[in-house]
Amino acid sequence: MGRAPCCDKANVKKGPWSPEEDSKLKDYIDKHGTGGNWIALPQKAGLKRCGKSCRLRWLNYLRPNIKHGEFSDDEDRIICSLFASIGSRWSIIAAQLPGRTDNDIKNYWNTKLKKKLMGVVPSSHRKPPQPHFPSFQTPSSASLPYRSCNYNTTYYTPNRSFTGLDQPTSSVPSSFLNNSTTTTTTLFQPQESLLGSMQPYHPVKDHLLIMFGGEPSCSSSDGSCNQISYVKEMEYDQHGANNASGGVGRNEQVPLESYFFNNAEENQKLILNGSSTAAVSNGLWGETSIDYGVDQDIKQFVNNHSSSSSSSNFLFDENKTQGKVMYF
DNA sequence: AATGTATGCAACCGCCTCCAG
DNA sequence: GCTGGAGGCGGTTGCATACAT
Repeated sequence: MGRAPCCDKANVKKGPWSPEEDSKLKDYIDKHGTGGNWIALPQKAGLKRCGKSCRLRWLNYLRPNIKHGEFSDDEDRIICSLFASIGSRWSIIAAQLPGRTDNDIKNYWNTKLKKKLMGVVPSSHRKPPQPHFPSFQTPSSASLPYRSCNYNTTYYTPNRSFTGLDQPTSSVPSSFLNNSTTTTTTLFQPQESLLGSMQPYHPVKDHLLIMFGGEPSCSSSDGSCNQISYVKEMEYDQHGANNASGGVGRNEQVPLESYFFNNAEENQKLILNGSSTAAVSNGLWGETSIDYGVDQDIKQFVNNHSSSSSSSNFLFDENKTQGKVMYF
């Protein structure tokens, strides 16, 4: 039994929105709000559109404070870092980028950032995973031909290694913490151990918990951002993280792996539990992927570190029930 | 100038989750 | 506990434009 359509598709206009439609929708919402019922809204607003279409139009285009145009370097970094951490949870990523919508970010990733990353991964990388990723190299040693994700600032501590044993300090990109316009720096909690932490997940109760969300910086397409909340105890010492960064200046190249040094989360995502299999097979890091593109490279990168993992302190809600990401 | 190809973006589709009844 | 409607989300498509030949 299929479910009933959300609207009468025969009497619903599709395709690009006209200025008149935009105006109608905006005027109506300005006066009455969404009323909490998108399905009924188009009729009330005098629009021959599906409620979902109205919602999308409003959230992605008409909503106030929507930012269009070029993504900044900071935004690039945030997107890349979050993608490495949580995958294609665009709404969550959008929540960290004020004014950006999940659709925007998704498009930006698919059309630009992904290609940048592919550019940064030379063909020589497209081979079976190396048994060992080198420690982060100084920028001068990075011979990558492409400055992926606008590596204007560092995401790593020069002395960092993937063992995660040599640096007690944060793996939080210091520049991100310093430069990001978001107010959610606690998002990136120190995850030093994550870099090497690959172990079947088991609950850790006596560690701090953090969940994304609840920030006014929300820009997810639903505009609600109520999926996320923060645990205050995990107050992050930005200054400490900053100092720990060791200072790789802007405009210096950083290897791909450094960009994704937070990727242990994804790593864990793959092994947390049985349901993670779905995530693996859903195409994001598909094992059978023919396209040895950046996803595969990222995946390889993740896999490369699985063997040296020692502990897990990141829990991802793979069921996508609340878009929650939890650190332990 | 005409045609083909690549790119970017808005919008749609369909599945999933939530929640009220 | 079950059911169905609505909202939310990620993947995909289609079109307009830019660029190359």
